Amino acid sequence: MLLGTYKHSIDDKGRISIPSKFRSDLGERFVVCNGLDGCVFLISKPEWERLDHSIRQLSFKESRALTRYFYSGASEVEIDAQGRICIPPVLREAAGLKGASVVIGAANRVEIWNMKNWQNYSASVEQDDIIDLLDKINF
Amino acid sequence: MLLGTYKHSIDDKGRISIPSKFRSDLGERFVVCNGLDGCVFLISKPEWERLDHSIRQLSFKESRALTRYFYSGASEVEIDAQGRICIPPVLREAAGLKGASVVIGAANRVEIWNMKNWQNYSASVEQDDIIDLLDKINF
DNA sequence: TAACAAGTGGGAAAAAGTGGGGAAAATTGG
DNA sequence: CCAATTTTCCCCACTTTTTCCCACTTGTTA
Repeated sequence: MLLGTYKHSIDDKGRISIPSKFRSDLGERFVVCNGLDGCVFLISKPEWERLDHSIRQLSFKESRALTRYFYSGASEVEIDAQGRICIPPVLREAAGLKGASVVIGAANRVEIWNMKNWQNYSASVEQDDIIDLLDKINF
Repeated sequence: MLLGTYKHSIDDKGRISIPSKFRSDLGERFVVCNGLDGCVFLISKPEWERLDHSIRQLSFKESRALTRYFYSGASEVEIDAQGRICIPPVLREAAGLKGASVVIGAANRVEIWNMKNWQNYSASVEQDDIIDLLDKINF
């Protein structure tokens, strides 16, 4: 399971280290694509195939937007000898990735955030909403 | 059942001893994650899986915030030969864990508090609220 | 008071993360 | 189609963090 928060940095060449704890789950090669709320997703091959399969269940009408959103930004990447990947320029721009970044595990995917964006997002999530959700699942 | 309060300290490397009484309940490996009210949770594997399962029942819309909150703040840890675990830097920062700390058993989880925070929290809980709740459960 | 268990501190080796140079590949412009 | 520029990739070197030991202290038990 993908867990944890790691503060890493993206260098001028667009490279970022993948936390070593994530490497076994993600595999040697995996997919990087547009995420939600201004982040980038890293998805393992099996998980990507699952997503792909689900999208194909939709009608052409429904799937068009989703297809364009996910596939256009997606790219298969490989971890280099130093444990880093290179995020394609388009995705970097889309998520404002530059310098200080945060890499988080989110169960079935990894998310990369610009540090500032992550802080804003985290701060915007109300503790009360979290408690309500925990209530709902009967923690 | 997890019971009791223990005053332990977190050293400069972020390590803290797990009270020996908790070790059998928590197991060799367990999960440390963001808690509520400014503490850190320690949750046994079975208990974590229960939580994970519940979260997965939620819709994508609902689960997003909770997923990010719990999974991003979580980490699977292992007790070392000295009976200690290492709390990931992000969690330490989030809960202000440094130096004097309190480890408490709370039924299905263990909580680690910064000593000062725990004292403040304890002091802020109204006796009347406790009584109302006991009333409700017909103690 | 010896023996044991629990908790704490610190050194050293290993692993993880970061930065940068230079070769190879791709892109661009004439 | 070729040359110049840019980008990507591969490798090396350095720094920081983590992990694994070992040793000491404290408190409890026999």
